Amino acid sequence: MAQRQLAFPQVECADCPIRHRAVCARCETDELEQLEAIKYYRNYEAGQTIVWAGDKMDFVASVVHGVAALTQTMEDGRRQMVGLLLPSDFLGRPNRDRAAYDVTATTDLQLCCFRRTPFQDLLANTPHVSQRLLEMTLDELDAAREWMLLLGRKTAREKIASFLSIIARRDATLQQRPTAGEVAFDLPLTREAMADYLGLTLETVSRQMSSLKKDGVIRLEGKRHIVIPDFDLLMDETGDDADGGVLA
Amino acid sequence: MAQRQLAFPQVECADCPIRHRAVCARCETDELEQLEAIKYYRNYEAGQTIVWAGDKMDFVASVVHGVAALTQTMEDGRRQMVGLLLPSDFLGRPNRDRAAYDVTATTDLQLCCFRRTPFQDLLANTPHVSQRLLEMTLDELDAAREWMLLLGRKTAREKIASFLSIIARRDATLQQRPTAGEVAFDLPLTREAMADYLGLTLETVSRQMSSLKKDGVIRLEGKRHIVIPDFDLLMDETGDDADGGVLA
DNA sequence: CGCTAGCTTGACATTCTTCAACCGGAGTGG
DNA sequence: CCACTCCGGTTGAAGAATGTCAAGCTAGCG
Repeated sequence: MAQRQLAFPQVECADCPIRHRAVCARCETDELEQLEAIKYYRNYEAGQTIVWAGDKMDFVASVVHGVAALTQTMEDGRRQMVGLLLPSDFLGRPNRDRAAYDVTATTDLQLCCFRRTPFQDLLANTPHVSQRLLEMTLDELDAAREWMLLLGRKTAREKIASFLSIIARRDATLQQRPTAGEVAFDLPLTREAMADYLGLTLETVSRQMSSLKKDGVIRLEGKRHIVIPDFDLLMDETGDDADGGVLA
Repeated sequence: MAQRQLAFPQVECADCPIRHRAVCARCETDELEQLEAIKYYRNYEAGQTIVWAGDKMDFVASVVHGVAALTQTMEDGRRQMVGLLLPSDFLGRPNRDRAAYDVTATTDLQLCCFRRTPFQDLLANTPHVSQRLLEMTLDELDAAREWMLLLGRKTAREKIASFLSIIARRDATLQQRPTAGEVAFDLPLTREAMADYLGLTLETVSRQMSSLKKDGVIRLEGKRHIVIPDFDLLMDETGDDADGGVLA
């Protein structure tokens, strides 16, 4: 396969699109300089594996552009996605040098990597980084618990609707647009990856997508571009209560 | 109902059974004194609700004795447990004063509570508390991801076996006994609560328990006391690979 | 022009849920 | 002391949701 050239630029922290949402969000100028000193960019193509579970990982990273997935695989091949990292999300665990999950790029991806050891030193010394990391980890835990409700109790149709609403929302905040009325976005996942996210088979995903299309809840323009004519209509299908199931 | 008297004693930190596993694990004597100053004990009976989702929560806490469950409920009554807190686990989220989930005591329970505001100050000032909290939160996230694999991809039988092995293991480490050969413990959950944990109905839980009993994987002495004649046999039923699916 | 990867659709099999009956022990009131 | 009831648990029969297996479609690419 010819190495396609990825177009993500390498920027100064000051011009970084995730400057105010990632681990570095709270950093003062001097802390930022320390981070800048140990950072480097890596790009991946859609479909590439970043690390396998059990592999040594000598860096941690922020997702700058694109989407990465954490996946667990059972011996017999059953797979469950357990993390979906969008821009500003953090990859890797401090004080653990081996990956616990397979990590793959589900779209073209740019990571802002920090060498592990200096990053850990930074964590120990600059409170703004570790405070922000704690906050982000707590947010991820909340998201994981929402996801557990989806996996354990929602129907296939509710799972799909919930997934679409999650992507729509995160995409909208990133683009600084509202999630109301008509909303449109590209799916960052194949049907198979969606199935791994939702604990379904890809056939069930496909059928439920067709069903939502038939009922006018979504429109499909190509296989990956989704148009939601009325976001409230989609929300009605998620099984969540009106406020989106977000912390009361 | 006559108020039964709970027998959990209130001890000094130095004599605390979870001294070296809870948020306070890394604290030096002076930090411990600060914690001691803002702590107080609360006891709950099995079945009691500690807070409802959305309620104001003016404390955070460590579980000292017993078991607490975090549960999410959908409008139509479907319920999914999203957290199971055993001794040394942490309850509550710093910088959020409302509970995100229903919290109930599934057994008689003792909490070591810290008043929210002083605890948050402590977090900001004593690195040993916030470092430990980050570590515990990362562990919980790992546990949640293991749980997601269970919810999304395991069969009912595998779910039950996995649950039993989790409880057996945590019980064993608490009692400082090995998990090998014959292992015995009490279930801290009703069949219904197990169903909420596993994303099943209570009938399916009951049937699979009977099936594991019939096949000699477990023995039941009463409804709640479980004897596992051969722990490896149980592990074979969990669907995890030999090393227990723990981080490779 | 034909191949392949990603996706859709159909027919059938399986797992789990639903609804219902029943069991047994603990607590309660007559 | 006994009957009653309630709660947690078990078991059965029937049905629904989802998975499995298989065929076929379409867009993009060599």
